[in-house]
Amino acid sequence: MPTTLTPMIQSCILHFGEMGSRWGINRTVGQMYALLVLSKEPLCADDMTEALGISRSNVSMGLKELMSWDLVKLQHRPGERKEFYSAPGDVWDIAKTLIEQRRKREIDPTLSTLRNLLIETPANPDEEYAQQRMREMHELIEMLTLWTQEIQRLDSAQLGTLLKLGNSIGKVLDMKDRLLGSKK
Amino acid sequence: MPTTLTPMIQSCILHFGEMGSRWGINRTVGQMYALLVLSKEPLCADDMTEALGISRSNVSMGLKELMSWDLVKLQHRPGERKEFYSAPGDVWDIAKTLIEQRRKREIDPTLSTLRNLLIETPANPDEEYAQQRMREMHELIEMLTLWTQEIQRLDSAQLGTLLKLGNSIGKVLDMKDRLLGSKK
DNA sequence: CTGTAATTTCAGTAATTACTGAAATTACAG
DNA sequence: CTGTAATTTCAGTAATTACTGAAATTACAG
Repeated sequence: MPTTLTPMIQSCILHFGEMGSRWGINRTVGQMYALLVLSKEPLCADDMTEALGISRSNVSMGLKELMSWDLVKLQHRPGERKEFYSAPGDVWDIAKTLIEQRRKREIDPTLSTLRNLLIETPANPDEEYAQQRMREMHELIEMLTLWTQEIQRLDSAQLGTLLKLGNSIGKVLDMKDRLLGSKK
Repeated sequence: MPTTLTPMIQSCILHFGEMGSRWGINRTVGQMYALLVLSKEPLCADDMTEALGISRSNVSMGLKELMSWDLVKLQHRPGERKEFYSAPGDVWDIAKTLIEQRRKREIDPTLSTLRNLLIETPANPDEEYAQQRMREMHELIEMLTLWTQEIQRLDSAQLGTLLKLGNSIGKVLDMKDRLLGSKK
């Protein structure tokens, strides 16, 4: 945990800060997380304050947010009040958590909203058409979600095997197509 | 294109506006797109101004943004200056465009940033560790991207077949595992 | 239980982003 | 080519979000 970050680490942190701000996450939270991911040792709030040049209270709020996303682990050291934070050691675990949390916060409410609107009886042709669109969206989202859930089941070792396999995923899909040939 | 939207359509538009604002998209752009998706007929800018109760200039900027994402089609009517806009008729096309665009805007720059940082020679153990993390991230992101690209190749009919198939995707993955048995 | 080192909260402010209305530009019917 | 109906641009302002520093709270070493 260097007082001043090296340019290399700095650039990476800045990039993820920038990226974070394009998502719902604000810049400093993105930076904080990048910092944690890139650090071998757990960091305390003051380390982050110093490394990123932001206020202590901002770090506290950011940490709270990261905790609510379940993206950081909290560690205590015996005989010290201070709390230390770290990111999971496996990037695939991080990604799985991110996917999972976004599903909970964005996909699930959307599906539920759509379902509620689909129950209603259309009052006119416009509503009928709109409902049809909603039905298609609902179906698609549900399917894609299901898909990612399957992938999330894999552990990083299995994922690694698939990676080595390269893009023959296409072949597997083809194979599946052949299995379902009759349908086509 | 009703002057006043029905409650059902209204709720859906509001929901997607809200969701949009959690992503990079601002609320009104999200609403505009929901409105377009739910309308059978193409709409002109004034229709949207009226339906959403926002200023004409705001609609113009939103439309510009949606065009830059390649999410809307522009239509002219013979003998009229006015321009009409519509969303693709197939929700899977919409999703594919979204995925594609996000990849271009977020994933590709991230991969390139990571690659650049990975070229550098680590100056100390901290950098060495950080680079290792970056390498893992790069690998993971690249793989997931590849995966989604494979899926994007499918047309909506093929996707439909998979949908009917339910979650036996797991089975296919298992099957693949067996095919690669030796690796394990 | 007490003192203190740490964290959290929160009101105030800074920074950013969204939106509007007026002016400028564009596109085309005639 | 001209007039006008449309779109776009843009400076100004409103609304939102991010951040800070001081005060309050919490947790624990002693």
